[in-house]
Amino acid sequence: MLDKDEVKEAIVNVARHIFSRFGFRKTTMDEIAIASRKGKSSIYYYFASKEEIFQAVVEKEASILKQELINAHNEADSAAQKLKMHVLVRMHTMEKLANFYSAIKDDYLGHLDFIEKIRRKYDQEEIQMMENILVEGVNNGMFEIEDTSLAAIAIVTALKGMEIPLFWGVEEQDIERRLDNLIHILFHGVMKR
Amino acid sequence: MLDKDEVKEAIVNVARHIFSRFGFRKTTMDEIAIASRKGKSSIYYYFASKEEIFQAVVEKEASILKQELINAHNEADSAAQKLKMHVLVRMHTMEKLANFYSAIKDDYLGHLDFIEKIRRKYDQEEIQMMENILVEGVNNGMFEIEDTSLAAIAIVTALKGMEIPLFWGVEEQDIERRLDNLIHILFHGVMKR
DNA sequence: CGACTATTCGACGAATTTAGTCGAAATAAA
DNA sequence: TTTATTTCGACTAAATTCGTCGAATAGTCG
Repeated sequence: MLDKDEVKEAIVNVARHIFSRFGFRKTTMDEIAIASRKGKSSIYYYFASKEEIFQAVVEKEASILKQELINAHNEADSAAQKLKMHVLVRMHTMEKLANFYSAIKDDYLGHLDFIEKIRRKYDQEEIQMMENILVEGVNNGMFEIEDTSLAAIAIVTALKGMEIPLFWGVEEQDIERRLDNLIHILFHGVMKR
Repeated sequence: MLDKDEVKEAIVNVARHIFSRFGFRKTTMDEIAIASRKGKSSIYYYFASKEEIFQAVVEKEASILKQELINAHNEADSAAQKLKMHVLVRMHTMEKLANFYSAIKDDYLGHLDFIEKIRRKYDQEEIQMMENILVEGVNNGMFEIEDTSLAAIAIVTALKGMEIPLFWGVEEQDIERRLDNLIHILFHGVMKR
């Protein structure tokens, strides 16, 4: 007999993807059930309500993000390392953070302005982080950037592409190779020097 | 009195964003109405049904994409120009193509594998286009890339970030400046040479 | 002004969707 | 066999949603 917690975790993982895509409101129990290859009633055998599943998802997100951030922060020292680490951490965590965005974004499209402000604030924070890294690199003489502010915006914007599932359904090993290549281009560009 | 077609176009533009985000099924008329800052009945004054709005959206997408592609193709000659053009065109059109993806993706999460294959094929096509550009540039001695195949994947992946609304709600002029900066980094990287 | 048209919208209903329930079937354990 | 665990089809009550209708508002023209 399979461990009950393992089944629960599997359901949470499936639900995570759907919630992150459609938010809480637009995600239906039927969808979660079908994607989990179970009957809807079976889902209710493990979770009392939709809210309970969502809560489990959020909790899991939080713990994953926290751990990833701690690890990344420790392993970086130089600006180049930090930049690389930032890219890697973003890759592996931002996809999951999308849940929060769309979950909040859901309730009503009416306060779209209010929500946009929140999102913009988070974007702004990341751009600031990125600029700090770039400035540090420039001060070290490691980077050469005219306008660190614009460059930070450009890089963060590009990194957002990682949230989109071009990487999904690919071997873990391949992901690393692709990431290395991406970082190489970010560092050196494609023009002959 | 405002031109009826202009109001229709405004509604279509609003609907475009919502459809692209949630697909046909999960997009409600109330959402379109609220986002259009109109009563729901007013929407029905201009369109007979949800399907009719969606059809208008799809038609508009198609015409926009077609025109943008024609223009871009004509204006490019060197590989660098083509690369730049590819970025620009992608920026301004791919966001809109998202509609088709999610519209198809909607009907049932069941055939997710089938849909993923379609999407992967489109991604594959773009990666191929990108690699052709890169190879041309390498042959010219304009680019210096070890593995054009991996580089193509990396660049296309990064470009997908443009689909995400970091640019939304920004002045047109700012968009151009940000794009230029992004392209500059793509060409030259950030490392001191 | 007054008649007329164009436009907006609140309120409503019918049909659909959806969260959650229940009892029974299947599967495993004892 | 008996008992406990797990799955699920069928169902319902509540919520959502598409589309309608009639009235209100605003602009046009004689």
